[in-house]
Amino acid sequence: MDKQAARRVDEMRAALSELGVTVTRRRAKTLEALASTERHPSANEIHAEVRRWHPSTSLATIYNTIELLKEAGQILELEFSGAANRYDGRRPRSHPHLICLECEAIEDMDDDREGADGDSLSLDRVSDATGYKLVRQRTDYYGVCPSCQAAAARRGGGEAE
Amino acid sequence: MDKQAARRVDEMRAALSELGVTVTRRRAKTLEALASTERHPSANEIHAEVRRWHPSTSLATIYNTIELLKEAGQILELEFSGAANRYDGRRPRSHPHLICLECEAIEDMDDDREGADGDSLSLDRVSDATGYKLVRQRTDYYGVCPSCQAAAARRGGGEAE
DNA sequence: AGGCGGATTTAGAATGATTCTAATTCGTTA
DNA sequence: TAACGAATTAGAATCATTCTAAATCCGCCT
Repeated sequence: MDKQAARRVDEMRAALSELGVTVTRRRAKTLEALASTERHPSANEIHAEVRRWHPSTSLATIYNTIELLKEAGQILELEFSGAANRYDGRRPRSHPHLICLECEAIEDMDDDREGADGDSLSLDRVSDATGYKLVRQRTDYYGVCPSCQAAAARRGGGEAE
Repeated sequence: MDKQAARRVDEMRAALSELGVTVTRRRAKTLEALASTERHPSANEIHAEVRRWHPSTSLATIYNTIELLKEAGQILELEFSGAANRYDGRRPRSHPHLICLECEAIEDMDDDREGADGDSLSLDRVSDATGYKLVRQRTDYYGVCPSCQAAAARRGGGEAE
């Protein structure tokens, strides 16, 4: 676990303690799993990771911890209806993602790649314009990632249309 | 059905015919249900509406028609994991929505309320910046709508905190 | 009018992620 | 060590969506 991940784990721990829940060993491992990947894991993937250390851990515990993290505002949940939800524990504030429709990879998009889109300034602006009391936003771009494009080109060669 | 809805139904019909599928009476009613509401209905709600005319219609037919509309690029699907998906048949191009966390209302946001966000220009820009071949985007703002805020104020009166 | 064939539709089963439940285990404190 | 509340577990329940196999419809041809 690199230094940044460790810092994130500490933040999450603190936020959970703030809520009055104890950070058990299982929960700690869940936080680590979330903090040390860029891959936006599903509940199942987190479960698999935690099981490496605590093999008897049940999936319900993972969902339970995710729920607590949501209450603490320490995790971003990306909902999908046909597939499992995916989680971002590294950057809990709303920010845009790039989603590959072929390999299902999810990548964070740098905020600076397109103005201040995705941050709370814009949230305030929209709140003012609409009268909604907004708490978060979701911005995702769907398409085919460069690596899947390359794979397709390799397979398809140079077909016409 | 107002004139705008009728125009939308025609567009959808044309797009489906283009795909080579026949627009049966059930499907036509499904298109109408989609075109004549701002409410972003779920599959179930569309089903209920279609049933008023063809009471034996099964839910599978609704899902089937939705699938065809997706292939034709004539419908926007808003996915949720804990609740039913919601559909926008009036404006099939990606555009931002306002989602109330209390009453679950979904409102279209005017494109002009905040720059060109949500339109294909931005999609092109992001494609260029990231190397993804993007086909659509999702931008949603989550919060409490004005009417639920008012209801809460009425209930809560003037409580401190 | 009768019949054929492919598309459409149906009812119900299957799927799969998530949530719920009731019982067990764990950690802490007295 | 006993006891309490929190955490955890396994498995059942839920619910939207998809799948399946059988029935039905519809246009077309004769």
